[in-house]
Amino acid sequence: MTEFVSSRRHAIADDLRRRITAGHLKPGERLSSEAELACQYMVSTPTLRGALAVLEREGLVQKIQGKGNFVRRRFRKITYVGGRTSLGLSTAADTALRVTVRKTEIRAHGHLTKLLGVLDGSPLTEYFCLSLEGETSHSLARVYVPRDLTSAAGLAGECTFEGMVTGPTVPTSPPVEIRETVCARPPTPDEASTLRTSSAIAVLAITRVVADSAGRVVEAAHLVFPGDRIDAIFTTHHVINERRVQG
Amino acid sequence: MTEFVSSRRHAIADDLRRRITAGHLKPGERLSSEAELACQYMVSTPTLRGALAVLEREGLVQKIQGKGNFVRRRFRKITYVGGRTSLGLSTAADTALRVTVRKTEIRAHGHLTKLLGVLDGSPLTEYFCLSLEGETSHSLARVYVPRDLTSAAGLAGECTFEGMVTGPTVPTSPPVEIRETVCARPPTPDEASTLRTSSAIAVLAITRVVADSAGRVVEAAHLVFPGDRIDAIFTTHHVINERRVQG
DNA sequence: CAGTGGTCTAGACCACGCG
DNA sequence: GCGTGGTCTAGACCACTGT
Repeated sequence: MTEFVSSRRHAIADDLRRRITAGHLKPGERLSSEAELACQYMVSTPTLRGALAVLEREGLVQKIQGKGNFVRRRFRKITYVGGRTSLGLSTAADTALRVTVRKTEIRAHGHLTKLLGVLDGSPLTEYFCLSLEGETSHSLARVYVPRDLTSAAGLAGECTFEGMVTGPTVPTSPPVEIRETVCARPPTPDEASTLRTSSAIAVLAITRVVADSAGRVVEAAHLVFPGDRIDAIFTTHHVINERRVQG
Repeated sequence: MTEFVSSRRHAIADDLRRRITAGHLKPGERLSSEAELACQYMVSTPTLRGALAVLEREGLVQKIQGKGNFVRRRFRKITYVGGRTSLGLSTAADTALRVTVRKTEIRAHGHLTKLLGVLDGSPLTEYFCLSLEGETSHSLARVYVPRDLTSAAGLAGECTFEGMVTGPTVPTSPPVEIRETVCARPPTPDEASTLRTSSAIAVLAITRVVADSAGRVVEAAHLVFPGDRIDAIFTTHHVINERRVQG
């Protein structure tokens, strides 16, 4: 199954990819200017830009306007661990992780009412969490908690991001069921700029709904990660006689 | 946060997107030719193609060479249910689902040895499952089972795709732990052509490792889905006193 | 200011699908 | 053969980044 590369841009992309993965071009290094590269490969600039677009989608190259094209530094380092009420993140090296948390009081509307199972307009607390690792993006989380549960759980004043990242969000009423829906899609323009990622790179979006023993939804969260940096891990344990095989 | 659309291609993409989602352009319908559209919007053809590329990444438009651009028919219909040894798929309407299963005897190499915890070169059975729904892609699965377990589980002769889709793969030794790693990435050229999807659309890739009570890996699987059609759902149940909070 | 990428133009030729 | 999209060219102008 040898690869016949018909188009020039793929041929160029393959060549540059080889140079990057082989280490001839090191992480963080700047590539020659597009005009230079186009000259080297004897193609027009649009063609060369097509090649770079391929590598950009793969997360190998990062374009910075006015500066140049760079070999992307970190690659595939974030791990999201499913089945937890915390943010569930663990980075290889937690150095230089800047996290911003913004707490807002809002009212349920649209999708949120269905997710949380509350009435339209009922009060919610929104935690908007953005974490950046150095220059590049890391994660974006929007967590919604019904207002009554917020105070009941004593969460109001202590939403430090350390708590969001490492600890459980609702410690008093233990969650029973966590349902996480995962999809891959292009980022919205907002998400692309907030995460400082290219709109060409897909994001991994996770919608997490946490219910307590009474079946009440105690938390709904929209989590967005740059697709080229995230791995989400879900572990399911089965007991010997399992009874839940609902189709 | 009103959206100011600076580039023409995004303005055109937004306009076409509105027409599609509003129903003025119906699913399956063919758009005007690129030359015509370029004329209507008073832009050059490359610019218009840029707009179509945006919609293609979003899965709204499908380009077919020599025929035209079409509004994509189905959208977001497949659901992958995690935590099962079956393929875990459930489609809204299971009509016209064509599945191809190819069984091959191979030997462990590369990543597979680590995933399965076997020695390099040890015999494996590979099940290559491709399912298509009508014209569009559905899913691609590569399932690897150690040879000795294959015969032990009595799987060899009965790998019908119905069994793969609906039933458990290894019924005799009940699996204890299923670990699923999810990531979003652009498809490989192979995957794009096999799934008949555009290489511009990201895929949702799931690597599933199933271990039995003895900790032996009884199955490893690479699952690939077109990102614009799949939702993966993972449900985690917690008992009242949980003890696993490892960082 | 010079250099860079971001966007766009107005063509060209080729490969595919269909009649 | 004809219309379609796929690819490519050789420029142009603008916006951003640094000095």
